[in-house]
Amino acid sequence: MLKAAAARKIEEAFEHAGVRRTPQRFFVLEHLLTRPDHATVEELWTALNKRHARASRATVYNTLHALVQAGLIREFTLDGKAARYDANLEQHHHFVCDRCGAVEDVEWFDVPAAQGAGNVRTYEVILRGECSRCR
Amino acid sequence: MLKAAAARKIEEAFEHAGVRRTPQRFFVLEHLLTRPDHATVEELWTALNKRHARASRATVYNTLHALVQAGLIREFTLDGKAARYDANLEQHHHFVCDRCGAVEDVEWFDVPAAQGAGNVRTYEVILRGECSRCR
DNA sequence: CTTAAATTAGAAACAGTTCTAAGATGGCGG
DNA sequence: CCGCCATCTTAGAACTGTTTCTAATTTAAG
Repeated sequence: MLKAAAARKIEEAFEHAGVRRTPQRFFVLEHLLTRPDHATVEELWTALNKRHARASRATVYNTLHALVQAGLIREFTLDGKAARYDANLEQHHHFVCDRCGAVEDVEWFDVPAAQGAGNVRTYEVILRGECSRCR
Repeated sequence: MLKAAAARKIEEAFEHAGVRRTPQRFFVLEHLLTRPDHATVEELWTALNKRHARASRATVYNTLHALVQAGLIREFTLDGKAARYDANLEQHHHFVCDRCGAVEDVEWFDVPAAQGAGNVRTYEVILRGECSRCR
């Protein structure tokens, strides 16, 4: 996809969701859409400051909350303490690296055994091992 | 199982693991063994204080670390921030209640699709829905 | 232009966990 | 049964990392 086209998509997403478009918000959403690394606030803030020197943490939090409310991204927590954000809205599982803690998406597959167990609304498989980079 | 017999089991576990037996440690392990509620430190501390008025949080932490090291319990974190402790050492999955946050064990079942995906060492299914109590 | 809404820096709140120094105690050897 | 001493417990302060708040300033968009 051309870069300009991707940018257009992001703008449309903002417009459609009724969220005001600011450079900071654009950057955050773009980062989440182009990198599947499930960034934490800390990571996004650091990345943002490489371009936008002097961004406030509060802005990152505000932006993420706005994007979650608009349904453009999802928040989740895994093991640790810091919330992580995911722009992949498709159903999927997660792979967590034992060594570096990186989180990768794993394409969805059904787990028939999971459905049977009572009042299950959703489920997810957490896979653990060493990621390709750490090996 | 008779209560006395259960108590004997716990004492044997301490002895075998070379962990000194104290009333606080006994209580914590007993609590984890008899209730499958995956208590947090906060919960254990509250429960402990109902009997042992004036127990220190540090003791709960020390005890849990000692029990983990001895291999008598396992630590894990789910969503939130606080660590949870589990005396069920068998492999199993977890069911989390959307409403009250309770965590229940779910008997193990294999997920063949999970094994295939790369360098997976372990995996676990997290099921979500409403627990029987909340319905 | 106007104005409601967003951004900023930094302080403050918050939760979970660890640390400290003083006092208590389990379990062994005698 | 007794005393010793390494180990454990205690209370509360301190620490760590995450998130929210504040009040002043800037900015997007009609």
